[in-house]
Amino acid sequence: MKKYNHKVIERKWQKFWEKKKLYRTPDKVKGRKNFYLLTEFPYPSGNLHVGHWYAFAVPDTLARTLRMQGKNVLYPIGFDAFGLPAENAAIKNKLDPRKWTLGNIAYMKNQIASMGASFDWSREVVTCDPAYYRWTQWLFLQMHKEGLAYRKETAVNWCPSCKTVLANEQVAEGKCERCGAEVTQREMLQWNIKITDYADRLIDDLEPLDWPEEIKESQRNWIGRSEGAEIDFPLVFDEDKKYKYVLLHGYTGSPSDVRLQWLKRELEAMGHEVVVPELPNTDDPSEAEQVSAALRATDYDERTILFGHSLGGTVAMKVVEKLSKPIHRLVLAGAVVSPKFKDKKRPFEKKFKWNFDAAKIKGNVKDVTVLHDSRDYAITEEQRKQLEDLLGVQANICKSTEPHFTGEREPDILMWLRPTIRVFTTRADTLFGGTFLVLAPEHPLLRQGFGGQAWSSLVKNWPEVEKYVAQAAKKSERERQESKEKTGVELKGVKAVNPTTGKEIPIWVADFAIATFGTGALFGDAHDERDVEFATKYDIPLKETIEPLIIRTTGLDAVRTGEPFADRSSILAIVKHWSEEKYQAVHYKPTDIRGFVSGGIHEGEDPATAAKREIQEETGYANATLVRGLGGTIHGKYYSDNRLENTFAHYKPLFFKLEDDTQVDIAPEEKSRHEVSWLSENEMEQFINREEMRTAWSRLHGRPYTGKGILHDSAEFSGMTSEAAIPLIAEQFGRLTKTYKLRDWIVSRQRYWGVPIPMIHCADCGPQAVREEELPVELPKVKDYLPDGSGRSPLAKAKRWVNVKCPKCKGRAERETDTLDTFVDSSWYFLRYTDPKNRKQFAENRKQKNWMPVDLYSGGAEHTTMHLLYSRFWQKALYDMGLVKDSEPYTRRMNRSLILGPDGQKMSKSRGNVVDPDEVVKRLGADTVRMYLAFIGPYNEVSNYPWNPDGVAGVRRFLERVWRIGQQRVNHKNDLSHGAGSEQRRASSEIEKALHKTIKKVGEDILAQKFNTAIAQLMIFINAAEKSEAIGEKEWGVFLRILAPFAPHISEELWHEMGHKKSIHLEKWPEYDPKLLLEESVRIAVQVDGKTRGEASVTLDADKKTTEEAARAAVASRLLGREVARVIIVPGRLVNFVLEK
RNA sequence: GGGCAGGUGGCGAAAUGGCAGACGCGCCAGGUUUAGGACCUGGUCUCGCAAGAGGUGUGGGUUCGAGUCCCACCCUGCCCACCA
Repeated sequence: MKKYNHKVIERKWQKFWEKKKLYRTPDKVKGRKNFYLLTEFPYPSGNLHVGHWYAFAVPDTLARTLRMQGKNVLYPIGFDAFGLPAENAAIKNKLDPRKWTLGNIAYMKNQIASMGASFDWSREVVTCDPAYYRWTQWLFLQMHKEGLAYRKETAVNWCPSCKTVLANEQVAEGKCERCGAEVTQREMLQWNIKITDYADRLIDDLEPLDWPEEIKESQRNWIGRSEGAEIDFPLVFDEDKKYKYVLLHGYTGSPSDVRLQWLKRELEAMGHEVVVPELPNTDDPSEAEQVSAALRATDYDERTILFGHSLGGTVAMKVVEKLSKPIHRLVLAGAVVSPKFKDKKRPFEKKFKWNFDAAKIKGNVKDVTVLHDSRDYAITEEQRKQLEDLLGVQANICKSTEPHFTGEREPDILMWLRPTIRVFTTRADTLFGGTFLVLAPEHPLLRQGFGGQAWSSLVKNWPEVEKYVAQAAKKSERERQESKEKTGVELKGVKAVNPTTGKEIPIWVADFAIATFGTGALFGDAHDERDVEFATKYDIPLKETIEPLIIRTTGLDAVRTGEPFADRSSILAIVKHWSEEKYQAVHYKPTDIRGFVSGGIHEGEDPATAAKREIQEETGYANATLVRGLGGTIHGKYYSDNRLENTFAHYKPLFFKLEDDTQVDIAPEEKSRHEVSWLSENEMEQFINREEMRTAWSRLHGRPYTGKGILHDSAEFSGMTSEAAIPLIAEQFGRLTKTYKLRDWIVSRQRYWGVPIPMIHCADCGPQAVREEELPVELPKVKDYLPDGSGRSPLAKAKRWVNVKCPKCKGRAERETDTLDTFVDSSWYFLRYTDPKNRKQFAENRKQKNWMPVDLYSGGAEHTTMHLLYSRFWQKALYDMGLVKDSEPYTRRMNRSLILGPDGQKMSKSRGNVVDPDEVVKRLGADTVRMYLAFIGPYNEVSNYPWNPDGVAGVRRFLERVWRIGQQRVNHKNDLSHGAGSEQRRASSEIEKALHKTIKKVGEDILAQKFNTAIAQLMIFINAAEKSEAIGEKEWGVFLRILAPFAPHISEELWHEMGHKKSIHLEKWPEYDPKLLLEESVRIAVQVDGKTRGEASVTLDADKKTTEEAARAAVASRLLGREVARVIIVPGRLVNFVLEK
């Protein structure tokens, strides 16, 4: 008998498949539907580990099955070849990172080939290949064109000793991984991608996707949308400043415009003077007329703040040009500097001169503020830049109510006109209780000052504040998180006004406020733990405005919807032991309430009396004295099992102490319902199982209530629920907004080994895109890969490469030396697989359509947020540009589990528990390793499986048994040809049945990606086959075909030994005969009172009566002398006899 | 602290609300082999000689019947973390 020699077999068939080009995937095959199965492409780290096998070989089983089932399956692979490890290796070993990477790729390709995976290598994609990254650059330029790529000062990790930028993974505990120096934060101009513009769509479009809910949820969490409100708190200074505001309307506008009137009212309410001049011929304006009208309207002096909206902004600038003495401030919103509008032409184009005297304007005004909305339908980004360049300021990007600042209220304008602090809150319902403001140390207002006036002149303790801000800046983010102790400093000499109460409240700077979240400022109140902690430490007054409201929605006492509520005044009494540090725990058994004594207040009774009475009624203790009340009312809605109605209870929480252990007898029904015990504080925490009890307990310990509830002391909103009040308060005192944790995507990397960002910097023209016909901008060769200490990437060393002509003015310019984050490379690779060789486009639309969107994307859980989110964003941006046809790239996404070392720990070289797949493959074969990985547990669960060396051997054993059956068959056939009879071997009906059951289960399980149970079924079949006399020719062929996707080599070998000439992998998936799955008789379980007490055998078509008879016989002794109350019959499954109680 | 996932033999696990532990590993006993990290047969949740009884993190509930559904709690893992 031939031995199962996996080495020979596997090499032989891998060559055969290669020669026959078995896995070339055509774009279309007649009669076959396309299926795009994607697995994340690997980083070419050097060699393959078990994780790669798990990622590639297991889905390969699915790919093969789908092909046999008639699908045209694209299962591609490539390499995510740019990245830090290559650069590190290059620096360490003085190698060319390109050579290092390409060498690794070549080596790993051989290793992957040893899996026998059905990858179509003709579609291989390598991200460091100029033919690929040319299109990465091209796509980046499209983003830039759309205004989605922009430069911004962004903090990076900086090692002062290595003089280089560090990636997050190069920073270990705040220190440089290489030299151990303290890492600091340094601001650098970096390219960002505006992923935040897509935040809402990235959340909302998740909804219809067929993804596991937990993956969707973690994306939502990552984006972190908070729906809340922005509230403006006006500032008042000890030295009161009053200004004269001049507001200029725009084209077709007038002084009676609602927003101007609103601005006027708001400013006048603060005591300022406001002038709104009428600019003549509003529908057909001319410069001369309008400017002189504005100049005539009032005097301009150092206390004037001039505001211009749209064309009014143009007029304002011309006005400032003509002034003889400087004014205080100029504020422009959606101002016009050139008549090149986004949407259409305007008639005033020729009636204005579009040149401005920048020097005059700058000389005549201390401070200029430019407001811009990137959604503006008229004003382009180009116009904005022109204005910025002209006035030498950076525009403030706003989200106006209407894109061109034409809403009835434009709070952004107001905020910049008068001193206010804008605060973000998700709890507008607590606004009446806002008793202080907190600014993040990095809050822009602290840097800018207000109205050109430095804070130092407004804030009395400014040096102290500056010191605190400087200290906070020094602390790394990590350090700040470590010290939970809150710190802060008050801004003296300035107060904020709570817009609801008109009360002046203090302003603090504290680093528990995060600059990048919301507006970087918050109001503190009594219903937030952090706020309370801070206020307590610094003696800031607090005011509670929310009374807890707890609604029972589950359980026996859940509120019955649609039924009315009966109001009820009650008490909650926390009772302390007379001598020990223990509290009285009451378990109310009928509804399993664990907490304290509670009960209704009788007519005319005061709460304390009622509580004492209830304590005695429920627990018998007679000598309780009131220590203190525990604050205001706690409301609860629940269903009362006593009174059989919905109850709206208003509890008065009280704290009692027992004087002694005097007890009276209590009514027996009370005793049976209440179980009383004495528990310590810690035990109590665990004992309580109702929110209202927990709330009272928290009050006892001075902990704030942070949930929602019913408002009080909140003017007309008192009595409302939080949910009802939030939108109303937000609208009245601010506006509803959303904010996100997601920040824009910083794509600049100060690295050599990446895609060069195709931009050119010109001192005169600013950043310019490289012309598309000049792509790719190839990575230049450099002598070594160390950074030059300038903070720029090693690319800066390639002087001849860096120095180029400006594409616009042809003057001297320099190339961008940063490279792109590798997440950019991997954000579109799946599109390239559809058209990998295209030299004219990143992927032709027609080719994309063959495959996109991806039918199933399998990958690691570590990419759930970043890669998945970036590539979804990328796809959406391309979709908006009309470059792809789908707004979502992946129809389904699955996260696979993780393979651990044999010791159950994550595999790592330092632990010495790394399993070398090459070694195992050499010893046991690729088929064994593939199958073992598929068998180890469910593939798509977020769990970890330790690699079990004995387990692998077990799978090998299984394949040996398959092999043996195959060999016995060959031998037997030979015997037959020599012998007398040539009778066909026929399978017994038993084995035939087992086979058809196996076809069904294996097919279904593979599609559900339950590879482990599919293999279990194959094993069950082989167990049965070994015991059976014979397995027929046909049946053996069927078995090999359903084994083929798991173990492609051995099944190919055995298939050919049967005499077949074509590959088994081109065969059809066998069909099962449903008739063969039916059993003639079934064994059913027989239960008595729900407990299995026996079993019976009945024919499949047995009627209920026959079934019951058979079952009765099986448990006859147990039914003897008992009355059967009910019989439950589940045909084909069980019979349950329920006995009379 | 928050979010999510999960908790079933010695281990990986299986189980449309219907006979808990399929399949594999390990282990035990026997057989076979010159030998083997090979193979074959049987056994293997717990208590019990047995008949039988109990058993899916803990406690409660719904149900004729719960590993599965509901509630509270405990524990573990992953991700995020002073997010207003």
